[in-house]
Amino acid sequence: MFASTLADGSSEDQRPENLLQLNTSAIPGDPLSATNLTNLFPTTDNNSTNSTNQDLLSGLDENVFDEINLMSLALEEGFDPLEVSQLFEEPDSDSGLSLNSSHSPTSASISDTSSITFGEEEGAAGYSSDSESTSYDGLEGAVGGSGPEINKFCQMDDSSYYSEMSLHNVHHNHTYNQLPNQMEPSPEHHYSWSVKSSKIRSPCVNAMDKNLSRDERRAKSLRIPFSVDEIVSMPVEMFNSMLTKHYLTETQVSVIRDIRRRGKNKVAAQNCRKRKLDVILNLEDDVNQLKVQKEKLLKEQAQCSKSVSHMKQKLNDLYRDVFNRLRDEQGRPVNPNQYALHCNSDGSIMVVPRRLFKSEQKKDTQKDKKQK
DNA sequence: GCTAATTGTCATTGC
DNA sequence: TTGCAATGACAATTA
Repeated sequence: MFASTLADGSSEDQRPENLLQLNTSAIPGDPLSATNLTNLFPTTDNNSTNSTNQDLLSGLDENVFDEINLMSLALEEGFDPLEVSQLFEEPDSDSGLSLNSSHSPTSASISDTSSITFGEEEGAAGYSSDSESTSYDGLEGAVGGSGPEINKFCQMDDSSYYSEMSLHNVHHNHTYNQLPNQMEPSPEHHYSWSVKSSKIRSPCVNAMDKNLSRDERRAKSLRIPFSVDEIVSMPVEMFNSMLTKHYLTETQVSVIRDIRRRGKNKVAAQNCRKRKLDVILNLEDDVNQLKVQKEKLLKEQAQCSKSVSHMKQKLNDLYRDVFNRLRDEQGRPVNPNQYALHCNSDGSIMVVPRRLFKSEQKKDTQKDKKQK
């Protein structure tokens, strides 16, 4: 890690500002003094010094390495002295949103290729969502977010590097996902777009960063040495120990907690919506099943009604047939309006006068009522 | 340009 | 009390 970091940093060896800033942010009393740090950065012919430096570093404690990791990250990803100075000089800033670089004494030195300063990073101080996205979108091209791509892929010289940094800082325009080269240069941006525009390779920078989420850009811009995925998905214990073990500024800790909270909530919201959708789908299934069941029951009911009416019809026919055959003692046909067939419990059938039949029926119903 | 769907975020609540 | 998941509400973005 260290060797590769130092090797990557070799392209940065012509940036006196960077070295100066790193020197100023070295931990007081740390074995890695400003001088040592300066020596850490390889020059073009420092293959031999690399190994020496690694030997030197082998005895350092973890915190020092963490500190250096942040710095090496900065080197690796296009070091911005302004931001690193803020990381170490503004421990009280809230959630990394005090990124207004105009407060940094280094901003003037950085922007000496033009009169533009990082102070034009508008909206960076607040903590509303709007100002947040504004500031980080601005940072996207200005700091770590685009650094490695510039270094590794764009191969620009230092002057264009700084111009690019300045341009991106000036040029956040609140048109999300729009590449700077797709924008029409406005009058107030005339200067920035006229400066060395032929050397600017914004698509190279933005193409790499535009796929990053806001939190990823935040983490990158604050040099947080963990991925958003790691921050969100690591267990609580590991997360807490990570916060305590690593040398992190309050800003970084605050942003890390924000990232974790939002990441967790994002997942929770996704799960919640998935569950809600499942519930809706299940309810729709239930509705469909109940509809099918209802249809089935209605068919069954129709079938039953049909068979009942059929049986009634047969019973009437039978009744009529029986009475047609019945004869009284004088051999006369029995009037079905005056007599009725009564079925006893033992299965025997009697011909009963209807008036008696009705009075018995009344008695029976009265008995039933009393019993109830 | 309008609209519906999707997604991220915040605030709140309950465990 | 604190942390966290669940969820409603809202806004921004996307299709």
